[in-house]
Amino acid sequence: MKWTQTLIPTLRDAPADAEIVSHKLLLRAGLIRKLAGGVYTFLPLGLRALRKIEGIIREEMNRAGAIEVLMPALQPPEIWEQSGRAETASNVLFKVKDSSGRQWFLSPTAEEVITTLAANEINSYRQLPKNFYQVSLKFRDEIRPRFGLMRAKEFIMKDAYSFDTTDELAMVSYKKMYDAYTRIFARCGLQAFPVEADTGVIGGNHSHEFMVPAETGENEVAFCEACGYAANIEKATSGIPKTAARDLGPAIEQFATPGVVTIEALAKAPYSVPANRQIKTLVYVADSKVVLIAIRGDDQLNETKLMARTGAVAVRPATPEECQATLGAKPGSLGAVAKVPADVKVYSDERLRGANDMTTGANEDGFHYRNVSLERDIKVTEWYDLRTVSAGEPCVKCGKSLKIRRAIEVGHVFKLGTKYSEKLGANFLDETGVRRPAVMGCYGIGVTRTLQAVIEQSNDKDGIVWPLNVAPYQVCITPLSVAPESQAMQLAEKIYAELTAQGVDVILDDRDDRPGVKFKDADLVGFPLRVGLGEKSLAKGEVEIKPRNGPVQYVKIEEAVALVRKLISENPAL
RNA sequence: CGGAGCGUAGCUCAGCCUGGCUAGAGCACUUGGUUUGGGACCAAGACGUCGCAGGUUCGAAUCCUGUCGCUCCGACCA
Repeated sequence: MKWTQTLIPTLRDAPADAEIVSHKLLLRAGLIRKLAGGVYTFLPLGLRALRKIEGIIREEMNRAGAIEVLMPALQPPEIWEQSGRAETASNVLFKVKDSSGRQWFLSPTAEEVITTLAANEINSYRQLPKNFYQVSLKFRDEIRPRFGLMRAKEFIMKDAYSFDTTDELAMVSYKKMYDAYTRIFARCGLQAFPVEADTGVIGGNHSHEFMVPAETGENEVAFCEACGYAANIEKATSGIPKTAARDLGPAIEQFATPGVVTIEALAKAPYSVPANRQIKTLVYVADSKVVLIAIRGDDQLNETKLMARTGAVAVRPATPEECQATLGAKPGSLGAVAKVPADVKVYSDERLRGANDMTTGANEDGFHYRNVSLERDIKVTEWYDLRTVSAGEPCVKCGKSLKIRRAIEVGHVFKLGTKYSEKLGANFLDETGVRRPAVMGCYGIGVTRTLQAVIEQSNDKDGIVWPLNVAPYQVCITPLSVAPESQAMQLAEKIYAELTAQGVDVILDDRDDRPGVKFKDADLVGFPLRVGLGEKSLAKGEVEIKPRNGPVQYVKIEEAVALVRKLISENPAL
C-alpha cells in the first residue's frame, strides 16, 4: 500500500474527549474516529489491525476444532423469554422496534440463538461434541460508554459455544478453549493471564477471565506470586483467620451511643471498640426481598459474592426508610440481634463464625449492644463468604501475601452446564436411547477491546509499538525523497515490490513531506520495522532498518530485503 | 439515573466574569517561493449558522431559561 492512496489521518493533538493513552493513540494514529459516544468508525489502519487479531483468533479456534458460523444480530425476544434472560439481562439489552411495532433485541451474546439451533439440528450423541463460534458485531445498552473501544455500545466479539454429552467431556471442551485463549493472546503480543471469575448473569459454575494488567483496567484481580493463585476480586477469597473467639462473656448489654453512626466513631473514645470487634450490619434488597448482612466492622461486603451465594439477580442497599421500616432504626444503629422480623434472612460472613464479645447496633437509634456472641445472640440464616479480600492477606492456597492489581478483561470462558439446553430444548439421545440435555460451555473474546488492550500495553512517548503479529503493516518504507527519478524512491519501489511479492505487509510512505514528519508519523502509528532510504546512507551503499523498539541497523542495499524477512521470521509467531 | 465540567474553524484552545465595532491564535488545509535526516520558513488564501431553541437588551459567543450532545466521578457491567 502507498501511503497517499490510503487514509491515515494522524493528529498532532489528541481530541479532548480521549482520556487514556490507548484511546488517544487510536485517534492520533488514525485508527478510529468517533461517530457518537461509544460508536466508532474503523479507518483502514485500525481495520487492518483488527483483521490481524481476528485472523489469529480464527486460526486458533479452528485448530481447537471449533467451527465458524454467523448468527443474527437481530434476535426475537421470545428466545430470551425462554432462557429467562429477558429479565435478568434486561439492563444491557439493546431493544429496538421495527415499523410494525414488533420488538427485537440487538445481540449482546448468542446463547439463546445457538442453543435454539442445537435444539433443532442436533439429535444424537453421534453429532457431539460440537463447538460453534462466530466473530460478529455485538451490542450493549451501555449506561456509560467510555475509554474508546474499551466499553462501547457496539463492539466486535468472538463468541463460541460448545455442546457435549457429559460433564467430563464439557470440561475437555473448556480446557481446549482455555488453552486456545492462552495461545491467542500470546500471539497477539499480549501479557494476558487467566483468573478465576464469577459467572454473573450468564450463569454456569466454572469460569475464568483472561486479564491484561493495566492501571486503566476496570477490573481488580487478586493474585499470589508464590503459587499462581489469581482471581477476580469479585470472586477472590483469602486464608485470613476468623475472628478470634474469647471466653464467652456475660449476657449482651445495651448501652447508649448517642450520635454514633459509623464504625469509626464507635472505635474512638469513650467507646473504644476496635473495628475488628464490631459487627457491621447491612440491609440489602435482594430481588425485592429485604435481607440482613453481618460482616466484620473492618471488612467490606462483596456484592457479587452476595448475588452468587444467594442466587439473587439484583441487589441494592436498602434506603434509610426501608431500614427504618424493617428494623425500627436508621443506618448507624442497625443490628441482627433483636427486632429482626421472622421472614428477614440474616446472612453472616464466615469470618464472624464463632466470634463473641462483639459490638453491634441495637436497632434503636443511639444504642448498641456489647458482649454479642454470633452463635448465641444472632439467628444466622446462612453463613457465606461475603467479604472483599484486600492486598496483603494470606493466599488461600499457599498462605503467602496476596497482591491486587487492575486489569482489562479481554476474554472469558464459562462452563454453562445444562441451564440453556434445558430451557431451550437442546437435547440429544445418548447411546442407550435416553434423552438428555447437552452440556454447554461458552467462550468470549472482546476483539475490539483486545485491539485497544494491545495498544494500552504496548506504547511509548512517541506512539504505538505494535507487536509484529497485529501491526496494520509490518514494514514502513520511508524514502526521504519521493521524486520518481531519485535513487531513494526507485529503490523504495523496488524493495516495496519485492517484500510485497514475498507476502510481507508493507506500506510505502510516498508523501512529499519533510523527513521529520514521516518519522514522527511512522513512530506514532508504530510499524514494527521502518526501512529508511536517504542520501546519507545510500551514498555508502546502505539502507537503514529501524525496529520500532530497537536501534537502527545499517545494511547493504542488496541485503535489505533479506534482513527485513529475517527480522520478521525471528518473531516468535506461533 | 445522581454529582461535576465542557460545547467557539478539521484538531488544540483564547475570548464569556465586566454585553459593543469586522470573532481570534497555534496546528492542519490551498497557492507561490525558499527549504529538506526527527512534526521547517516567508507570503497570500480558504475554512465559523460561537451546539440548538427561546428570552432579556438599542445591541448577545458573552446575561437568563429550556433543550441536545460530549467528558469525568458514582451507580451499572454477557
